[in-house]
Amino acid sequence: MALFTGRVVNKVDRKGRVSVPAAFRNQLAGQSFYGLAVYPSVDSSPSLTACGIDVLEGLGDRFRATSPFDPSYTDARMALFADVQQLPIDSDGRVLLTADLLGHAGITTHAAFVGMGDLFRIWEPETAEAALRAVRQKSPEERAQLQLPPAPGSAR
Amino acid sequence: MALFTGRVVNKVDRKGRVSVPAAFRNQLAGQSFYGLAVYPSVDSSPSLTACGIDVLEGLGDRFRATSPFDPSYTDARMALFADVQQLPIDSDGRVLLTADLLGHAGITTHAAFVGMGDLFRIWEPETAEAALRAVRQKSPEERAQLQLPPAPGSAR
DNA sequence: TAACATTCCATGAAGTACCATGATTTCCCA
DNA sequence: TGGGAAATCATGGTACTTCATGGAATGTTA
Repeated sequence: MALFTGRVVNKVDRKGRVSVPAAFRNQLAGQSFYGLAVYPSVDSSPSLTACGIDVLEGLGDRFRATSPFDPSYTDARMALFADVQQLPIDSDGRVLLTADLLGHAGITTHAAFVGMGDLFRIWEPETAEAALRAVRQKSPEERAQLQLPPAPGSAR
Repeated sequence: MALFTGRVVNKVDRKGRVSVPAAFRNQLAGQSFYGLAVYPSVDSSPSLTACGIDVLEGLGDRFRATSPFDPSYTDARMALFADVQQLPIDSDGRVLLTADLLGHAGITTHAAFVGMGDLFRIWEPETAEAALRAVRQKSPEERAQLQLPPAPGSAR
């Protein structure tokens, strides 16, 4: 199962192509679709969130259990999947980020890939650093809840 | 489950390679990824904290149960995974410490591996000794509160 | 056929695997 | 229990592969 960690900044060429970091590609190998599922995200600042297709497939399974005619789920279906793009990884390990994805995240010449476990994000590098600084500068009390747990089995 | 104990100082060659102590390697054998999960740490003084991939996988599983669209977990995801590097152990039992990891910990020619149970730390040797001295020199009252054993040589 | 998109190839840099050596340590057997 | 053989460990160097990146060539669409 994919586990994305670390941070890598790669160049975006003038066609919008970026190398997906090799470590990330390895995590995606062997899935039903060799590529990224990407959607625009906004928290403190805009970025792109990406994951392997397996994560989306897992979400799809939840809906499969419901009736396709049940109107109470149609909104959720749209909200979840309408903005997700599937970008294939080419033979050189690159993806082509569309103009609106680049625009949303404010990416121009460089893109920062930031691991987040089963997901990762793609940022404009400066924006990524700012967001990371903000997280790191949380109070010790807040951070304590985010720290690595001391040992498996001692879950709180 | 891994249990890292003891202290070992090994040499760092000019490419940044260090032998992981054999005793530590044995603790890591048989995991899904044969290598270290390393991240920069700061307490009294900077060092690197390392553990087996199983610790990260445990964390990843917790997040997998949550929705990738849920914004309430994005900070935690970043804080936990963005600074972690996965360093494979080569066929000779070495890892390659990146320049920024070495820089963060102030490691130049030698690295001290210090067992901490399910984790261990990698220090610049002098810094490690200083940190250990500081811990040992805590007063008996403080030590009792931390549930530490009595300081060596303090028996009467 | 022009504009665009996609695939293919080339290259320097960086990372990884491989091999060799001396020093310990462990093991085994007399 | 002592000593020698074998295995393991830490460490250095070299060769090879992969990675990131640019550009060229091919294919597609209007």
